[in-house]
Amino acid sequence: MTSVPHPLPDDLVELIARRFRVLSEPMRIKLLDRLRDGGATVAELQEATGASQQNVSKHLSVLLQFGLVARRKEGNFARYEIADDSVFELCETVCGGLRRQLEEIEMLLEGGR
Amino acid sequence: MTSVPHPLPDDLVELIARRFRVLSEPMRIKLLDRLRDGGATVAELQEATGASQQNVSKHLSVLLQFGLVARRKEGNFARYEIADDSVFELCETVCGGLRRQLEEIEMLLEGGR
DNA sequence: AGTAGATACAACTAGCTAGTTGTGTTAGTG
DNA sequence: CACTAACACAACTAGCTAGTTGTATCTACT
Repeated sequence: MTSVPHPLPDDLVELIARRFRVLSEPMRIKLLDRLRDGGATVAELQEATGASQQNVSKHLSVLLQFGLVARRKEGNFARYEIADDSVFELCETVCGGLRRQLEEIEMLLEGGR
Repeated sequence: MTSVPHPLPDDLVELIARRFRVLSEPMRIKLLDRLRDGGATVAELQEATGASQQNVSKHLSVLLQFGLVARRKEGNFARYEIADDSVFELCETVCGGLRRQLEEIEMLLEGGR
């Protein structure tokens, strides 16, 4: 039971918002989703997302900066992997919320039938 | 155990990112944090956040659009309240991640001493 | 040393959006 | 019926950033 202060101090609000901002980009979600299968090089992530090398690299640097992924140099390659498993929990929770909304809409549709 | 498809289809990736985007704004986090104490009018939320009435109203409309809050008209007032409790779980998880990062840094600092 | 491949860095542009200003709209009140 | 209070809507602006283009760095290999 990790309790969070309330009301949230401004600094923490800022931190939380920043964290969410990092996850608010489809490309970064895709990268993290691919990394779920284990570490990958930039080229592999490029393949998985269909984005340009520069773009992949740029997004990875953001994820790295915020500690969501880790970088390991392997010879000429750079292997990226998930560094913070809580991102999956976050995605699960979001999906749960989406699912509930969907069910609500379905309920309304069926109720009107 | 609500499992999420993998790899995530593009549409779902987009939905998830949008959801995170909604939460990526400090003002909206503040509003939700205030609503944790129960429903509130626009004026009360304005008081709690220090923002302008128009700005509060605008952010509330975003939260409403994405189903995170609900609006109830009460005479001349509009009472907003949390409609999706999963936001708190999200914030808790984020805070947990932040806490872990902080501990890591502390470990490093102590290790160097 | 020279070359090729893998990755990172930097500058630029286009699109999005938070906040403001100004103005409706609706509901109570005398 | 004015008048006021509470809220929402619309237009505008400034700042941020995703993606691209161009280039640099770094490593392995011959």
